[in-house]
Amino acid sequence: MRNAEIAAALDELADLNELDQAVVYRVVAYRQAARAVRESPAAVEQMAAQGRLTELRGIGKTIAEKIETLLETGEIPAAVKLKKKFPPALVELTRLPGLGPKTARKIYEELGISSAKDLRRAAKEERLRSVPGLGPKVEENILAALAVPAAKKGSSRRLLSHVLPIAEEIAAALRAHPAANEVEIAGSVRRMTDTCKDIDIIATANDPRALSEALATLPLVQDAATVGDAGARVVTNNGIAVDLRVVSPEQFGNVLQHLTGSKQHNVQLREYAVKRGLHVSEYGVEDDRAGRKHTCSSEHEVYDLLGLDYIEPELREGRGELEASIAHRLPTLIEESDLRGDLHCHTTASDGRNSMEQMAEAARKRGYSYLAVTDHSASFGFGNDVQADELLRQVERVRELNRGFGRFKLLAGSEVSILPDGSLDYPDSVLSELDWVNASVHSSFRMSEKAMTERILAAMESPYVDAIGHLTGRLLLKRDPYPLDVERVVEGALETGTMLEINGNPDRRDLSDTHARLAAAAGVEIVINSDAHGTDTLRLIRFGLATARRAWIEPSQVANTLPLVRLRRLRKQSRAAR
DNA sequence: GCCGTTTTCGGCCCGACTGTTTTCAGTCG
Repeated sequence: MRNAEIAAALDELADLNELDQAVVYRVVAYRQAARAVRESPAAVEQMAAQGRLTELRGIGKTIAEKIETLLETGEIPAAVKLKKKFPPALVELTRLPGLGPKTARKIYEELGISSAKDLRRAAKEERLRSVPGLGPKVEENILAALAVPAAKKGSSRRLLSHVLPIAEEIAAALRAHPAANEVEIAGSVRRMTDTCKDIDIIATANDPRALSEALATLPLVQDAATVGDAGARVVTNNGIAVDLRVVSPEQFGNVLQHLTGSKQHNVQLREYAVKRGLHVSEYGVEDDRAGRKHTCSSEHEVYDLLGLDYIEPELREGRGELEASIAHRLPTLIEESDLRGDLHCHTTASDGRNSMEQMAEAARKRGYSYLAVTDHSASFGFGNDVQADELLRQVERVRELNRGFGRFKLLAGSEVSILPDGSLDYPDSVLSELDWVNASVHSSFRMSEKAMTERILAAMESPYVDAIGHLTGRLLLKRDPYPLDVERVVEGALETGTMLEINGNPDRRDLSDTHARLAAAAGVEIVINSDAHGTDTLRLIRFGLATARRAWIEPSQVANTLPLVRLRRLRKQSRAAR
């Protein structure tokens, strides 16, 4: 059973308990356990088999037993029992916006309604208002919620790469406005999550209303819902909601911290503060003993007041950053300037848009000292493959070009496909001629977890494979990762000296942040690559860097922060020769 | 139901908004 399924079962158990009016802390505990399972980089089923479930924060003895029973029998007895008490559709109703468990239960008990169909009819017939505490407005809201088409409810999330440039454009425009003082992006965009729902911007201004109006009149803004002294709420032409909050300079730090989140981080921060007699909110930090509220003009002050080291936004996910901050053990996160090269890109030889020469020139302009050209291998397909003889000619061409370059070097490489049986798409005689080999899965995704894991482990056994590209094959918002035992792959990478790539293509970001953290912490060499298909997409490396930072990764854990000579020494081929 | 630099028992984040209330419960972020 996959982590997502176990997490869903725990969330359902939480919903059922909420309907049953269990103490809220039990419900919260199930939800937290669900989250811990969902975010676990390791396969929870395996952890259960090893009796390691309680290592996950939020899972104690009782929930561990429930998960074990779930894995053995396919069910959690407590959930089975509650499902007899409440019809399954009732749980669905609590997911309607504005309709929580308390209201749903009341409606069920008073009117016997447990389905969306019955609920709609009752609302239309104005029967809901007979339930104590409900009135005509509730009927109206329920009808509105039921009218939202299913397609609109689910994934209103978008890729960071779609949202970030718009957020930055807006922030730049606001900064340039004479009414503006400080302007910062907040929310998930600032934390550089894989996907985002909307854009939050916090500002201080000498004329708040003028700044709000400036946002409302930007060309990329379509609708301005509200515009006032406290800020503005608008929607861009491509449908992204933007929330501007204009606050007083004294509170800028508090509000920025609050609205950067994540929710989980803030909850943990506040719980920690309470133990020290402090109460954190977006308005300030209240001190029980002194009986006064401190406001903070900067985020650093907020963390300072709590006695914490400053926590970078990318780390604020409630994944141990608070404990690390308390212990002064936060990582020094990698930055763009730490990278000396890019080890994954394509040219017109496969499916890229620019020549090798153009890619080299663009890489040089970025300040890199090396770039590996890694076109697709012989059987990639779509006519975009590079046959062995062509690849060997490319190697020669690289050697020629390098004579003309100064310090900068092109590396002759390949993104060689890992075939279903774990073999590689070129013979060793060809691979051994290359300066850099990425091996990636591009076909037969629908294998069992065991087979896929063995396939990749086999590829790592090759002395010519330097790194595995986009390990799990996921495409954000489009395609789930194929089943894979990532912990086993990490072990294999360590055993064979194979590096693992964080692919910066914003549709992939694969390794994910949690997998990358697992791998790097285990000691696997990480490479961060753009997978650029043109000179204009080398910059997508920033999304790979964002994932690396969210994975707590320091420069020393990343192979392409090294000068070329040292990178070469890390390759299996040169290690074997030593 | 979890968890421990005040605790193995007694705590468990903070505030806004809404709709129904006449002082607040439910829901949301």
